Amino acid sequence: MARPVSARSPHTSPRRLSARFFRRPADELARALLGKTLVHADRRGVIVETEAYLGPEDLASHARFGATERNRVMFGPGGIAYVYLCYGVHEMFNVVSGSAGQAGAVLIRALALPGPGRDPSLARGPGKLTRALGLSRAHNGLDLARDERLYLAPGRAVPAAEVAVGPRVGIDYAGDWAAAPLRFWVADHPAVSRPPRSRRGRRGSGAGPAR
DNA sequence: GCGGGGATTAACT
DNA sequence: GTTAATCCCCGCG
Repeated sequence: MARPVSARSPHTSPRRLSARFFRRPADELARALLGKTLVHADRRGVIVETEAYLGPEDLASHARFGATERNRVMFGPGGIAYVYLCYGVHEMFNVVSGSAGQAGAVLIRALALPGPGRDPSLARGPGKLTRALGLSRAHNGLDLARDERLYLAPGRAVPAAEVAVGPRVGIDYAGDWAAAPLRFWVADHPAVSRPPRSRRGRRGSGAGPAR
């Protein structure tokens, strides 16, 4: 049965992001996902750091190989989960961007977990947040606009002044693409990933964590 | 088939 | 700063 409809317009507060939200290029989607809530069953966290991975032209993107068994969901419509294993150890969670035929995805790199006194390090880093939310390759290919357990919910809007931009992490092999400004994060947020021992490093004029 | 290496992390020296 | 852990993708022959 239908749940009770709120007294106000049911359209002012959608429970989840719908398919059309994801139909934009990866760099735009990476920016737009900041502040949104990633939900898996009873666990959730607010996205505070993302990276955009573009199509075959992006030498850091899995799409650079063309469509393969592993990355094929990147070539499909936006809003699909792309989850893969990295270094044989860590599951990496991505949101596919764009329309079918336009390869791209957004890597979720850090979440702010709810609850006062929650250790911010638990979801700081792409490998750690999948563990915190219980995500794995079993979720690869799920439709985030329709799945009952895994989806994205609207959160607070992040003002443009609070969004920092910089190069992506861990892709030094990618030539000129290594310097592309495709990493986005909430400036000064404690859950944003950074090297374990460089927390004393100077943050050049709020440009963000040194890396 | 084989071999190199990776969108990372934690635990070393 | 350096390195192990640990799996499997991808290119090549």
